[in-house]
Amino acid sequence: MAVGTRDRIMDAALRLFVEQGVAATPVTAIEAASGLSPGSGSFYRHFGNKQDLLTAVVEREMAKARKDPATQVSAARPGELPADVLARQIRADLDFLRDLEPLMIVLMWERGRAPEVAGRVQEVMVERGIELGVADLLTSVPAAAVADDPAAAAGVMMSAVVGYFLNVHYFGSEPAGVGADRFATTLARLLTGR
Amino acid sequence: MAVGTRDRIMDAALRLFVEQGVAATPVTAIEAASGLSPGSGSFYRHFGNKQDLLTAVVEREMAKARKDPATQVSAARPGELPADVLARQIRADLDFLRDLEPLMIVLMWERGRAPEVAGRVQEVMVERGIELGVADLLTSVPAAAVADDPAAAAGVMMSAVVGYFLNVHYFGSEPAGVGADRFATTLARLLTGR
DNA sequence: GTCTATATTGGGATAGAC
DNA sequence: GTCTATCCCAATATAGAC
Repeated sequence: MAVGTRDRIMDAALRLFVEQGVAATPVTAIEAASGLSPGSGSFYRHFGNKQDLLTAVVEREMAKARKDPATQVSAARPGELPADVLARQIRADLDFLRDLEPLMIVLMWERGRAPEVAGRVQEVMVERGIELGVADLLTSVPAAAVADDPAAAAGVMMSAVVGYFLNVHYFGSEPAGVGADRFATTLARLLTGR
Repeated sequence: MAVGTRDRIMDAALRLFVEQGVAATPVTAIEAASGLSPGSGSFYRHFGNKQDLLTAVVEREMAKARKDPATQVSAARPGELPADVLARQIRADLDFLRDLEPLMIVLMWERGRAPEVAGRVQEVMVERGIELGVADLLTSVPAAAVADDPAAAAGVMMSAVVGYFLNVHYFGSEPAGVGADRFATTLARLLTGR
């Protein structure tokens, strides 16, 4: 990884973009963080401009996150409780979000100026949210509130997962000191009515 | 409202900051949007620099949100079900977040460069979350998952509310098409085990 | 493929007339 | 308190030597 200068530039740029935003990160700073001489145009031997770099970084990060086996949910074991299956699901979703974390932060910053790219990420998220979490939720859960309005329960679950993730990122600490495992277990129990 | 030039500058600046971020908003653009001549330094008759303006805007918006009676929860009516009280609580929290929406967006963008200001907003949020939502939750809810780990349940509730709000903001639509009332009702029912 | 050097633009900020 | 005019610097991007 990060063998060539092009990759080093992408690594350094993503880090800087996350820390201070794209607009506030000058090309000179990217050069310096990539081991190039700041102010030299050496950056431009690798990318046409900062926008091209952003596009390339987005492509690379999304490809990485989709391939990562750690964010795939393993199949339910026979006899496993619905609450436990759901808790594993939720932890996998949090892992998936953590994989995409730098990208999400950058795109939330840049959504106004790169709407088509933000749209693609949204598709990946929604696709995953719908296909995995919601499908499991609708089939295996007997709780009254879920049965009455499964779509709303799915919305609550997705909101809670995304909200937990963003709480941790933006405030730098877990909400009410609750770690990922406790969060996943409690949310799963609430959804399954146990 | 917005009688003097100073107020018009703050209104215009907040709008532009939300749309494109602080770093990407030149003072020239703020002048233009405030009815001043762009490029003239007239802005500097009212604020020392852009950072001073940001600070003033944050102060003003936080003072407004704290005073707004629409975001205060009315007392529980006698005989009202815990789930209904909690649902009203959740709707009030969403109103509170919507009141603070522009400020939150700007501060999430700027958190790296204005950490002390972001810290103050966090305090207000946490204070409100703890004092209102969590206190009610702990006292009035008999659900097993809540009784077993009240702090985790409170974390789930806060995460869900914040996540719902941010989903709506960033993706421009309600998660799974679920509106605020349905969301609040479902989350309250899940938490109260009804 | 990186360097030094530089042209050029855009935005931050000030001076002084009105 | 707003204007015109201007200074200054930071950032984008290019040219050409090595």
